[in-house]
Amino acid sequence: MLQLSFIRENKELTIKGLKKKLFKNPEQIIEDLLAIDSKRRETQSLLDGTLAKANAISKEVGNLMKAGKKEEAEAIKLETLELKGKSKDLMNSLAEYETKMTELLYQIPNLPHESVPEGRTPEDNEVVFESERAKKLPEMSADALPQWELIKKYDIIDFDLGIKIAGAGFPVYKGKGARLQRALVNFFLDEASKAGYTEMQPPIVVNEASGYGTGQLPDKEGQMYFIQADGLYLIPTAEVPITNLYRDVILKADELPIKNVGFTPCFRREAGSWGAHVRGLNRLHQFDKVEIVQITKAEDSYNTHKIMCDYVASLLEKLELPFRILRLCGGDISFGAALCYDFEVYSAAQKRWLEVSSVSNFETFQTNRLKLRYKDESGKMQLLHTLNGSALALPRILAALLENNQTADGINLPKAIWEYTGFEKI
RNA sequence: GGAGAGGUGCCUGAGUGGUUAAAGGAGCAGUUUGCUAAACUGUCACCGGGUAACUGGUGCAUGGGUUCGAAUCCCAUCCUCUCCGCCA
Repeated sequence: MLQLSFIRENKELTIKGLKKKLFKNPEQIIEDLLAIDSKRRETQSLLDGTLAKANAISKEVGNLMKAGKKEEAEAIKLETLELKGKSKDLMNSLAEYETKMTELLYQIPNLPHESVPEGRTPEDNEVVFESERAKKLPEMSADALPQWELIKKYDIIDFDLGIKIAGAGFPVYKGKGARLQRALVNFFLDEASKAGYTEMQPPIVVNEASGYGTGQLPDKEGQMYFIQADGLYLIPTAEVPITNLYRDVILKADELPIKNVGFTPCFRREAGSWGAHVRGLNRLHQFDKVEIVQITKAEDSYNTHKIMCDYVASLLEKLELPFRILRLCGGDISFGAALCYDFEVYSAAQKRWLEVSSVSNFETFQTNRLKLRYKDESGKMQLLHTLNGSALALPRILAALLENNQTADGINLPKAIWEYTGFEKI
């Protein structure tokens, strides 16, 4: 969430940013917030004074008791009665103000970076890069099959079996399909290691505090699977556990930047977002993803964002997939991100661009909730910046590989993963 | 799941109702020094007030309670460890 002190000092800037993010009526919420904030601070001062008095009396009582002056002690005990009542009232209203402020702060999204374009829908996103392969898109013959036909033809993924044992959106990968998926995961992890990321295998369930830490809660409550009996959420992305490893942590400057990579299955209820156009691998309730996460000093984060984007691009080049990079507009960018670049690969038979990665800079939005900080050179506590990106999400990569590389006698896999698959063709 | 022990700052760790988050260590900063080391000094976090020096408050797993006063006593919850049971 945004820092209260920032909002206090940059009211107009905040409102302007919220407008870009299409936040409804930002003036109102900021006014409310600041009004409560000033009441809160006033109350805090009153409470502090009252408690200071009470503390002084307690001390005095202690001294008198020690000195054996019981009557005098009893006499001043009475003075505390009024103070007690007063401080209790003040504490209650203080708690009330704090609850209200937190509620409001949780509703406010991150402010967009200045480079984020104005816009409302995905059409307003800005194409900032097209790969060489994207500039001359592959032409498929008229009988080219979309991924959902190819997986049947080669019997590598079975949706009906998944429906039988779990439900729609939980596919079963079979044979070469399973092997290809595992190969891609290993390929992505190895590449990340080479790029200096430390591999992490986190739990794939998290507690409520972690959900709040990275911003899935309370914003996206209904999108996560929830295990009632234990109060745990199935993770929608490895970002959640891996970033939360650093909740309530004060890092040392020489530990930065933190670079972690993790492979996990990801679970998304996708409540309300299923439509007729969503077929096969395009949208699933469970899918595999390799995620890279970085934690940097504030002044480094935008450079890091670029480096992470270049890294993701390098993966797509190695997989020989045509791709483009979009800078998401204010209306399309996610709640917590200040800047987000989406990577889309072209899936030639569907003739569609499929999102396979988002690389985002959250600035201090997550670290403020996480209380993830470091001490700078002058000894001051500073919030760090968090970034993450998919590198990569598996199903749509699979879809594009299948579609783009289909031939009359099989699907030719890119050279980069042969050593991982053990076969060159499906 | 059963029984027991425990949860204090970056770490170790004292503290069973009365100034204080003891004391030691690490790290960092400053002083001293030709350099390094050593020594000395400072240094927990959060919320307020103040231009600032400084200052008030809060925090001993979490939430309540008792008391003039709680790390300390009471209740509930969470977590960790040991043994037993179960188990990949």
